[in-house]
Amino acid sequence: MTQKNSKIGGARKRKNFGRPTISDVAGKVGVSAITVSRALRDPNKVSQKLRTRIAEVIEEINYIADPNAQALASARTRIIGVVIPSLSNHVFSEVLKGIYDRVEGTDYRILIGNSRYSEAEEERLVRLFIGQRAEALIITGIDQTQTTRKLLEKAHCPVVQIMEYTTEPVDMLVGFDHGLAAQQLVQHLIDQGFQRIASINAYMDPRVKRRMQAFQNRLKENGLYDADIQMSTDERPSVSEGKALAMELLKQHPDVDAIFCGNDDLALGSLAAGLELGFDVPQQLGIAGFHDLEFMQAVHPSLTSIKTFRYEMGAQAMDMAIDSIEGEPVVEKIRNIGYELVTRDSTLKLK
Amino acid sequence: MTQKNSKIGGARKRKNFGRPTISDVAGKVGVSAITVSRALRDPNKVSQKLRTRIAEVIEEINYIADPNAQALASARTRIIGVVIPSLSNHVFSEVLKGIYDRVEGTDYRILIGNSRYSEAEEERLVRLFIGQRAEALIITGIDQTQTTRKLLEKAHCPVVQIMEYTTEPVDMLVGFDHGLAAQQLVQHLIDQGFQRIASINAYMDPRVKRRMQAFQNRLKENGLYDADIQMSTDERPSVSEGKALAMELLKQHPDVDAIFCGNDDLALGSLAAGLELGFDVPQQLGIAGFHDLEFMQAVHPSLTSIKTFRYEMGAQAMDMAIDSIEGEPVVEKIRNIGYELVTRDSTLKLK
DNA sequence: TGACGTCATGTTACCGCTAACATTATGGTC
DNA sequence: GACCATAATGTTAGCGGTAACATGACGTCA
Repeated sequence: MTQKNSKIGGARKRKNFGRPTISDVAGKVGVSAITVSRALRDPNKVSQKLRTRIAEVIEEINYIADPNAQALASARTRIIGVVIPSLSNHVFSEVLKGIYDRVEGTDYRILIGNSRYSEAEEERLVRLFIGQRAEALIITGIDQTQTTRKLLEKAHCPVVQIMEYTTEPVDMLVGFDHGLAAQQLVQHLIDQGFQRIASINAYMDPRVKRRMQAFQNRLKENGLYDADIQMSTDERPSVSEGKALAMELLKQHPDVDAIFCGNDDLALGSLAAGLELGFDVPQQLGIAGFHDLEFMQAVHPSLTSIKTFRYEMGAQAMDMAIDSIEGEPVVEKIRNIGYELVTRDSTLKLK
Repeated sequence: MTQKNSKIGGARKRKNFGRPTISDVAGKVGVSAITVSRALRDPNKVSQKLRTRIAEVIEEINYIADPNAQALASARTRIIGVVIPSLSNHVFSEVLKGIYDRVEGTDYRILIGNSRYSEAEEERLVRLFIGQRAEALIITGIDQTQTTRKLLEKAHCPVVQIMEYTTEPVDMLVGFDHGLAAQQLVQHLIDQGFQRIASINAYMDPRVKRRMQAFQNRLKENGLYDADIQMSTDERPSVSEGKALAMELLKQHPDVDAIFCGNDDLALGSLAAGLELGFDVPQQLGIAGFHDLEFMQAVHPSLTSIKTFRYEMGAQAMDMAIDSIEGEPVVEKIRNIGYELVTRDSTLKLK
């Protein structure tokens, strides 16, 4: 019996709130601590008989390993750090859901960091997670600062960037090309005969910026670009914000015949504004959003959007991270997960 | 110089990836490790001169303390466990936002557990977090299993239940009375002259159940209850689900003149259904939701709801947890944070 | 039958940090 | 100037695990 704990030695008491330790299990079974440790982590190195007995005792005294001690001794923290720019944006809730679903059943722990769209905060979080010895990092986007990127490169752990596409990620990536998606949507609007195509945006994160850049380029190529009908604010995008912007836009420019919204919330707001002002959607006013949140198909009229695979990106990122940590080969380290144009009533003017 | 690390001793190599440890700092400054430790945790126990020097060296060699080692040595994990039933429901995203906002600037770490509305999973998560030596637990609702409740009571750490109200929480609580809120909403509908009041629900968590119970009781008291027009499914609530249910309801019972929806998503779907079927909202059909998500005010017509304080509940729960951990007195351990009836176009039939 | 590989288990040291006790300056008091 | 409180720093011994090496029992095969 190793008996480091209990009140033997009495001299210095240290807080061990009576929680059973691995030595308690070992003592009760009559083996050494390491055998219990092996039975838990590497069962086939321990005889069947002992394994059973150890399992019984663990159950009996309700032993649970201390992750901190494990981390310290094995240099494996089993922490995976996740950096996202927003907790309230539905898009990221779904990413998180994918992440958490895939972590279930493993003994990894997720630490979330909310950068609130701040590069400085993002950098701080990356430092923090690296300091906490995270075994992998999942981070949103590809627009980290130079310093952050260096930190990530030197982190000696798998890094998965998500939500965007590039051929040169820090390490691994699962995302899609926002510019391409936006282009395809604009083309659809043009094909449907819309001519005065406006845009509405609130605070533009790097992904929205890429979409808008592509949107404007495509309009210019078609001689349809008019800077006067591109509206935006620095507020966070929301339905109310979308409604307010659309109201203003439509009052000042009643000839606008379509609005490309930076995201779906803005699109829903624009729809409300259009209806309130008596526009016929889509005959007089086309409306499109981005991401295809669940409500887009259900509202009346239903709203056109680009469907993106948020859940999948989270889930795949987690798979890649875990595989990579565990030395499994990661088949595609750079994944373009694509998107899908979903045309609905709000832009289907022809027929 | 204590020098336990480095390749002195050479015999057994153990992984220390060259990360600076507290001894490295101590060695460089010429003091013992404990002094550095004090300088970091209890600065006024160390002379000004040393403090400065230590800070310099830490900066210079980029030392970051290992939280695992700290946790092990001090028996303080600085982990706060949070159990919520859903990651995709906007209501809980906002709770999380409150939680994360308040944890910023402290060195606590959040571990999230998603119970997916399963009591068994909830129990598992509570066990897990207790096993991980969480210093406080925040848990949604008051309907834990007997076992879970016992676990929480014996957890020897602050426990904050959120989202609901009771005078007998496990420990602390911040929430509101769902029944009362529902009653007030029904009364409003009655006051507005609605007579055939239906309800629509998808999967009902304990909080929705309480609301519906109160809703039905109030209808009965007024002789307005009709079981035939109470619809529900076991699907997750969503806008589409709300629309589908409302479509069915309104087709089968065209005389329904108001719908109380289990939440706002269902309300938005009901609105879409009503509009699609040509109902005048609110003159022919009143619609109300619950929680007052941001879009409720912006859609057309705007939707009546009960405003709840999700962010605040998260933030206050975190404050209570941290204060409690740190031995600060928690002023109100049981907080009724209230709610607010927000009447809008969708139910304002009179004038 | 003895050298040797293999399987099952044990011993020892140490992961990086901090609690508790110990010791050594520092300074004020009468 | 001896005495003592207090501040500043150090020594020691773990926290609860696991890596690395060590050992013993057993079967195998020349």
